[in-house]
Amino acid sequence: MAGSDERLVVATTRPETLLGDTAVAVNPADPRYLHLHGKEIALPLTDRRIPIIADGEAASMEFGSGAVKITPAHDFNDFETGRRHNLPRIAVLDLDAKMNGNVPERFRGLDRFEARKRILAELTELGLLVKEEPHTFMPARSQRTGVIVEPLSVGKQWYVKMQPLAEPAIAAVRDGKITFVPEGWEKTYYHWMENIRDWCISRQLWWGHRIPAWTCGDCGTLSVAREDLHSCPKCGSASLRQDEDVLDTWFSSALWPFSTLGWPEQTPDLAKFYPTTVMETGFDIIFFWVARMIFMGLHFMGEAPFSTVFLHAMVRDKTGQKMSKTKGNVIDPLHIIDGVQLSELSPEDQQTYELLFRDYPEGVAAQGADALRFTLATYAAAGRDIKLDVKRVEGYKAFINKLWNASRFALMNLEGFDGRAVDFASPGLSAADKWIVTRLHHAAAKVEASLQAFDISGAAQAMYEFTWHELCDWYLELAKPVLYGDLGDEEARECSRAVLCYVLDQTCRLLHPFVPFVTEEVWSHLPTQRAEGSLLCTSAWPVASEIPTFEAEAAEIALVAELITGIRRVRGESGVPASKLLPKVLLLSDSELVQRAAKAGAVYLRRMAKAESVEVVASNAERPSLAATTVMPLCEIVIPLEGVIDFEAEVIRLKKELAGVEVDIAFFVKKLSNERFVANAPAEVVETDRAKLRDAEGAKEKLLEGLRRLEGAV
RNA sequence: GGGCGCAUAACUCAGUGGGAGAGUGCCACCUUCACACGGUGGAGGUCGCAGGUUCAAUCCCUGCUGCGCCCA
Repeated sequence: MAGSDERLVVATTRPETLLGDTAVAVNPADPRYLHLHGKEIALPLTDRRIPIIADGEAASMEFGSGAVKITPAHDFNDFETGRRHNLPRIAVLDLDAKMNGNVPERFRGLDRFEARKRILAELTELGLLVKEEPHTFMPARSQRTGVIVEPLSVGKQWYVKMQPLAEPAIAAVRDGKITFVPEGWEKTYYHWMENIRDWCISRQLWWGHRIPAWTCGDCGTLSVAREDLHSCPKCGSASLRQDEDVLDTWFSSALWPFSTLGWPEQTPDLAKFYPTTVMETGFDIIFFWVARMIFMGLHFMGEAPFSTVFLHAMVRDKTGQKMSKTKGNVIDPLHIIDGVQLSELSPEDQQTYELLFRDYPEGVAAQGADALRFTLATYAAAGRDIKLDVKRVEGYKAFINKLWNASRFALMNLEGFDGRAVDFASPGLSAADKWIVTRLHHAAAKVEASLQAFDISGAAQAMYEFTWHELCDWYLELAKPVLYGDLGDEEARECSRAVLCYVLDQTCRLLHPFVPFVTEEVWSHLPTQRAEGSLLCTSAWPVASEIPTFEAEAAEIALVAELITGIRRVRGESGVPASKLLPKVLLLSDSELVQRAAKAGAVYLRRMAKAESVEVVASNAERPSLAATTVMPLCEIVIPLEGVIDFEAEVIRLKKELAGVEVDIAFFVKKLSNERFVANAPAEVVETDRAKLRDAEGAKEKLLEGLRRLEGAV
């Protein structure tokens, strides 16, 4: 202390900045230092005296000694503290990070780290060093060189005053003129806009749009102008020097929505394309770009540049870091598309690729552009992080392959087809034809609704489901008997060919945004009637409402599919060889739909369930004693054993099915015996559960009956 | 230090206030004339932990734990 022997202890990680200290701060509530407020202290190694200030933000009572040195010229927090207390800023470092002329002679010109050693040595000599201890902290480092960055006052910088610009920009989102998808990002936007600081637009780069400010070499006047200045507006001198700084990249980027359209000229493009509708980008640049486009657009155009901000998910590296060219952790999409051997990669890239390729010690096979694109489309709904997994790309590669092979099959069967449009009123259309068209309608509707809601993933998944599990798994199989001439006449065959062509055409269109290459190729071979040289990518997008539905026939085929699956399950679990033909299958049911389905589906059941004949009998009809049984919602499937089914396996299977039904019964009994549930839940929920309980109980009876007969017969 | 988000099947991820889903992987069978990058059938989750709201919670609320991102 000046004029006494009392000493004040402070801690620092940068001793060399001591020479630029202009105060020591203590917490105003700290009882240890109450008596020092406003006093001065001698700064060691200099002849300066600096004040002791009370500042609750700068000094924490719990941290260190409770006293902290303040270096406003070389620390961001200290800079603020200095402003609060009107402290002088003494810069002690020059642009080479060497000690400058503001420090005692003997330190001048020393590198900052050399100065640090010398200062510690001198403090030790003077007996002023209390102790040294390790302390972990994260100094700012240059992204490119890794050098520790020192905060410096480098001179004049230009700022944009943000408050007047931010307010309308906040209002535009608050009032719903701009919507964020997903909505949650609005919070991020508000948080930044509401705590906005003035925007430093000066950048010390070698290229860019130079700040339009000129200093007069004669009178020293600083002038800012729209047009380049050639003489000083004040004294007329031609000795002008333009500011060397250039504008922040984001400054020009913020003007992009209108500057690209000819602004400030009132061009036809500007009139037509400003504002636009959707801005799609990554959530990492909400501040940098999106927010700035919004306030610039509002300011210069008087209107927000877009109405929706769609923020997509982002692929990260294995440590969760954003990929960037500077960091060198970017995964090259071509390495997934064309494949890559691990040995081709540098050690650094092998690190980056570790997560991506963890299941591939050697490298990855070519996945194809369509597979990668489809994967990214399905990966995450929106706005989340993606840890890309090649296993998943492989899954979608199989899908592309499936689509390709299904298309080959279709094209083979469309040879000689005249390309006529489907006549949806034709009596030649089969139930299966009508079913797939109906399913196509629903798929298209799902795609439509998903894309409307910016649910890219939902749209892609809907098409995956339709293409593989409806078109390939069922329709192509159902169409075979007709295409091969085993079912129906020539007219029916032509109808099915028209439907096949139509459905594949529509499927290609709907998949095209996600699978551009393969669909374009397939589509080019489709025998549809169209203009010479037309491309799928410029063809009309399907409209769901223009695809007709046939719900009655669709229900029939849906039931046929359920019956086939039911019979297959029994076969599979009862050890019936896949090649074995079941002589007869009984369907016990009083449902008229079952009657129709059995009739329409006889050929399908034979072909796809390997059931020679299918007969519908009354639900209470006499059953063969040796039979396998399974219970479906509308009917009971009974398969006479007669040496075709493994008896013991069937008993085990029946017991398993029974156990499942009993779990169901217990669940609903418990739920329905809760009076408060019955009293408070919506009536339709209660009724649905009652119906489910009745069904389960009915199924249990039938299964028990089957089991009794089976066991009684032996 | 401030803010935001995520925890669901072995892995990567969807999803909803009313009995848990997909892909991959796994098991069994099938080389059937589009496809073995295939077909058929199957197994596998107390939806991070602890409270609360509700007739009912994986879903809503609070706390905790773990992980991540952004800003300073």
